[in-house]
Amino acid sequence: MANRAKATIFDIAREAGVSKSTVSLVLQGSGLIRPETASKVRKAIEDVGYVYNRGAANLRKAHSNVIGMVINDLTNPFFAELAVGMERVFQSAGIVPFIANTAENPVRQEEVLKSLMEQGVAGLIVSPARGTTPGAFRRIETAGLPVVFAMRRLPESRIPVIAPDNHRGAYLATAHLIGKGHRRLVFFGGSSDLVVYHDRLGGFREACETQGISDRDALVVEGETSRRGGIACLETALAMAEPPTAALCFNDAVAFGAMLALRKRGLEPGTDFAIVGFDDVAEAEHYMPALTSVAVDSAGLGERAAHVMLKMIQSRTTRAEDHIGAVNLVVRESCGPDRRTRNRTAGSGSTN
Amino acid sequence: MANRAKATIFDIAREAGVSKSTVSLVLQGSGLIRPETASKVRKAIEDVGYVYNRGAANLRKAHSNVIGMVINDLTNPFFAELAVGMERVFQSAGIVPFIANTAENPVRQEEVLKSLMEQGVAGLIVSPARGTTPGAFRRIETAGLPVVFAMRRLPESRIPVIAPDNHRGAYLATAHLIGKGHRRLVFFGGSSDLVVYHDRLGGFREACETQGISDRDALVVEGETSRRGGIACLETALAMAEPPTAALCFNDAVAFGAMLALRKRGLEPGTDFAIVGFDDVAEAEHYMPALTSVAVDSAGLGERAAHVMLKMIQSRTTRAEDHIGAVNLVVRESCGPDRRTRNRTAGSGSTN
DNA sequence: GCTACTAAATGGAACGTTCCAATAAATCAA
DNA sequence: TTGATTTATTGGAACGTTCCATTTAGTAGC
Repeated sequence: MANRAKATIFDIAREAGVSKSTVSLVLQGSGLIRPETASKVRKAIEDVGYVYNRGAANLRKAHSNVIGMVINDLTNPFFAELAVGMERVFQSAGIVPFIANTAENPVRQEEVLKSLMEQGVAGLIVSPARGTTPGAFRRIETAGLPVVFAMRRLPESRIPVIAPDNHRGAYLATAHLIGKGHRRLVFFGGSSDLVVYHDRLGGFREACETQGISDRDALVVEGETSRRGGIACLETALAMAEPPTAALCFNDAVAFGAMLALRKRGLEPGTDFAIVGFDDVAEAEHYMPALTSVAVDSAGLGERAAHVMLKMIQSRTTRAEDHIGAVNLVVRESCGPDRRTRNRTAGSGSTN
Repeated sequence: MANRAKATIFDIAREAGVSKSTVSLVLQGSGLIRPETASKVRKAIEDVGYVYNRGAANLRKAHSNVIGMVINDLTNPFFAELAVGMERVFQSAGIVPFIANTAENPVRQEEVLKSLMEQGVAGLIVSPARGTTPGAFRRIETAGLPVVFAMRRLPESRIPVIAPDNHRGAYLATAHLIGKGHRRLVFFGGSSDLVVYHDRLGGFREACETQGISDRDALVVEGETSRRGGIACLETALAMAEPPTAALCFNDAVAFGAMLALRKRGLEPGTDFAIVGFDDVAEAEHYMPALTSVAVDSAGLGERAAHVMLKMIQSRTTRAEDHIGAVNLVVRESCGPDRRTRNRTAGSGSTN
């Protein structure tokens, strides 16, 4: 019946009339203990209101069964999904992952990583904050702790990465727009401090290049990766002397913003201006019009990252293969009908 | 230069030519150490690649500086906001909170709580999973660990609660609908295993009662608290012999679903059927039509919960006052114009 | 030169567990 | 019976820190 001071295995031992070692073995589920003894001990555990002290145990065991997940933005459902995917895997492996949010702040990230290490985690899955400095993980690497990057990678790092095929996704989406007859395209949102940005922009550019869109017709408008950023991007684009007719957006939030801004100007997304998003968050399907977007299966990537981590821990290595997840373009309504059948002169040689 | 085996304060001591006790004092920022000695030690700490072992320290200190946040559904931005609000406060208090997700699963919750306790957290902020059994927190209570419930409470529990004024929010929203001229109303979504459901439904009923809507005209359709649930609720309601003309939804997700279903039937949310949501998630503002909703400031409630927890830890008590957060109705477009001026006979005595 | 005091640094015990080597009890082979 | 083997249990040392009681060195007062 729960004393003031917390109970230890010694209290259990006294209660059950055995030694502390026996209690320890029971706690670890060892088969060496006689079943009757074990159940006697288990009863005592209940009676004294014992809670296991993992910190003390780790002092000897060196193997800690807790894994840290460091997420750059938990309020973005895209990353929340990632976390949930990982959790699913860890749960069935009997591990409780602790999630920490960095709010896209490298300083905060530093604190969080430090704290997680001090806590003695067995491994770390990280979606690094924007602007993470190259050296941020050096200390962790030299400590020999397994780390996996999810969704994002760092420019020069040797840490394994689990991420979607951003290049290919952007390529597919852009090709789709070009196939619809668009001849002047724009890439909306993001900024170059993010590796993902370069990947997606690269796919956009390659598609333009291989499908005969000149560099001058492959525009780029940087901006915040949020609804607000999308609104701003669209304003900028439409203010151009020769505005584009279609946009590939850095992510769905930007796409929603762009569609909102279109509506505000009396333009209909899809028919007047084509929009493709990236990530395919749950909301995309339910929007009006439903958003065409590149699906990346973030929960699936989370599961994959968790599996890789488990494997690394098990084989006590700090290296693993990168894994680039498949993407696919989910075509909905936000790119409207085929432009070529609708307006034969559109997009080429307009003098306006 | 980081050895294979992890460095301890003894290694630092040897490196710096002092005793382990001196190192310990430096780590704790004690003023007893001569500044030159301290900096010598700090250099050694860098050199050996030391990482503090909080588990070992807690063995003596008993004061752990980590706080657990247990969230029922991280993919719901409403709860993610709550977590982020708490984090903001803890961060400035030099505490790193660990977030764990229960995915609305009481069994998972049990595991998560156990693990957090074993880790030796200083306190717990919990948004309990649906269907949490009354005894789920008994063990934690008897351990004397401070716990705060956020957003949700348990039927008979003595644990302090930080939650929005659900009753009042529902009352305000319902009164708004009645003020618009609606005479046959419905409450959409949720189910009675949730205390919040009773609170919100209670507000709905009280408003109907005090504003002259008979019980027979205050309908209830239970359902999932998701978009899908909202769609189902609307179908059910419109299939009634005498369908309602306005709905208060359990949360915004249900409201979005209901609006979707209206559109699918060729009805316009706002003009043909009024919808009010609850929670006022970010999306509500951007929907078409923009959703009228009860704003509850979940980030603010998170901050409040964190403050209460900090206070409890500081004063080493396990009791605190409940805190009911103010709510306010954000009127947007989903309830349309005033019905009375538009259609004088609506809602009363229609024989259809 | 002595005591009294302050400031700085230190050694040892303790925290709650695990793991190894050792013991005790039970069974078996001869 | 004796010794060997197996099964069940146990004591002690170790893990990396903190904290208390001491020690050591330095300064001041007389």
